[in-house]
Amino acid sequence: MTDSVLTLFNSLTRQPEEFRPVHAGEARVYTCGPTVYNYQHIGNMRAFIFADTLGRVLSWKGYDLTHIINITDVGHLTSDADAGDDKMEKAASESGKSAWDIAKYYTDAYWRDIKRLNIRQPAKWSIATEHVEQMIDFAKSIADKHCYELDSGLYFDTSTVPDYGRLARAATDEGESRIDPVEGKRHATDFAIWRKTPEGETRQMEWDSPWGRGAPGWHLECSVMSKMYLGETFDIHTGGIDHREIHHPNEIAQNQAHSRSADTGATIWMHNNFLVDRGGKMSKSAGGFLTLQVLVDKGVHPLAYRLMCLQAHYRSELEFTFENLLAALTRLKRMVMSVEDLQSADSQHARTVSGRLADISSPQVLFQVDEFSAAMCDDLNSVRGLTHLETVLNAKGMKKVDPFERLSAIQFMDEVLGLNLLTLEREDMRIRPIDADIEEAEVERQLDLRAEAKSNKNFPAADAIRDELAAKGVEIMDGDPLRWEWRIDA
RNA sequence: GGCCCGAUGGCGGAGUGGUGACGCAGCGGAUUGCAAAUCCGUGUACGCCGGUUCGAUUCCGGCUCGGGCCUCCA
Repeated sequence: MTDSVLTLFNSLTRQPEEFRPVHAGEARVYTCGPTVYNYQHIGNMRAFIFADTLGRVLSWKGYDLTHIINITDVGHLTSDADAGDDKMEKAASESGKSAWDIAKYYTDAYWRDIKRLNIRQPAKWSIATEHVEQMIDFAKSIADKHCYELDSGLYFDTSTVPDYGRLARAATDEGESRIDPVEGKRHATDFAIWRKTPEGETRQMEWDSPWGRGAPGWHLECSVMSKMYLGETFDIHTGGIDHREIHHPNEIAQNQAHSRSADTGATIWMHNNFLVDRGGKMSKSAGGFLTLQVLVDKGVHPLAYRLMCLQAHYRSELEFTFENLLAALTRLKRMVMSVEDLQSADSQHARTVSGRLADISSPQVLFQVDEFSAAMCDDLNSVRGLTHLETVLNAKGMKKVDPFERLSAIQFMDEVLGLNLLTLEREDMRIRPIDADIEEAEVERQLDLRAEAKSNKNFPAADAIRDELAAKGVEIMDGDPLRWEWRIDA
């Protein structure tokens, strides 16, 4: 098959660019991770599904992947430009728990969601509070030439690096700001490297530094940890599109100061677009957001959400509605059923599906795999990729092809999509609302009674049972291997 | 106020200078005691006004509407 060239959209140039690793055969990727003062919402999770897809494509293309995702457990502020409460401290004081406990609790919740979405583990989860010493060292190395001290902390002078804001394309020192600037800042775009704990206060998370007791500025951690684990210049830095405007330009400025060059730190900067609903983007700080757990409680399998994300390009906004989530669930269910059909058709051969292309000889299957590869290599176009997967799964012309070959191709493609198509079962796709008002065992018992009535041709009795179950939200499906399903009220 | 992005059928969402993917829903058929589920088949769309072009949904300009960033945010 043709080996498609991997092309990725670089936010720096706003152009698709061929991926050329800094170190031959390797791919080093840094992803801006979660802030753990609250649950991650499903919009946050979209970013990690995107980063995971990127990582999977890189591995799949044969690169030795080193993926780092950070956990921000310090340094995020609740308000004001560069002063005010830290979100961790605020969450702690509101809950009565320690800031450290809060961070652990929400980190664990995040990791649970990561697992449920079949997001692969990175090489390392780098935790901000475990790297404060290195952050101070980094700050020291750039303080003389690029920073100045104010009462509230150490600030980075953005005029000291070349081309500040190139990534954002919108760096403005002028313009009307909606907030009051920090007193004494030289430029509106200057940002805190180190935030001093205000006189007379004590924080749970604070450290000594040459600039007084306090905490690192948020931007510092990513520069420090990415360099520490991936090197001065690495391949790809990912994050949400909001980071393109502030966080990443600041990170780049720090990197340039540190490396004393115009090098931004990463060759390619990639940004996923937002998950939105009718009102606009989901926002953690604005409150009222959906978590993966809410979807699971409704009864929807988490991988349906993954598929929903894969059905849109990562650079497009994606509209969230339950209708669309359910559409993805139905699509996933049908894919799983098709795979099960293929598996039972192939069972007589008892061969282990390898996912290796060497096991595929059918030109039409190879053609679809080729097209799939081309789509994924075209800036991770999973939307088109899915159509080729589905062709192998369902197309009429595929009927004559050896099921083993089709399954091998499906596994090959699923390595990248991460939908677990070969291991999921029809039963996993059953809707399981947490608030169902009838026990599953009771449903099964009623179904047995109904089956008996049906065999006696007592259709009125059978229909009565069906109506009773329907009233409790249970839909009977005689022709489905599952026999019945919960209905969902979205 | 400054900067940026988007507008595709009922919903979501790819893509393209010239036969308008795909998924879900809908509709028709098969199946079923009847349904549902499943399988097969299938109709419908490129915001508005100009321009460039043999030809624009695709390129350019204007307009309208929607969204994002400028403060933490995936």
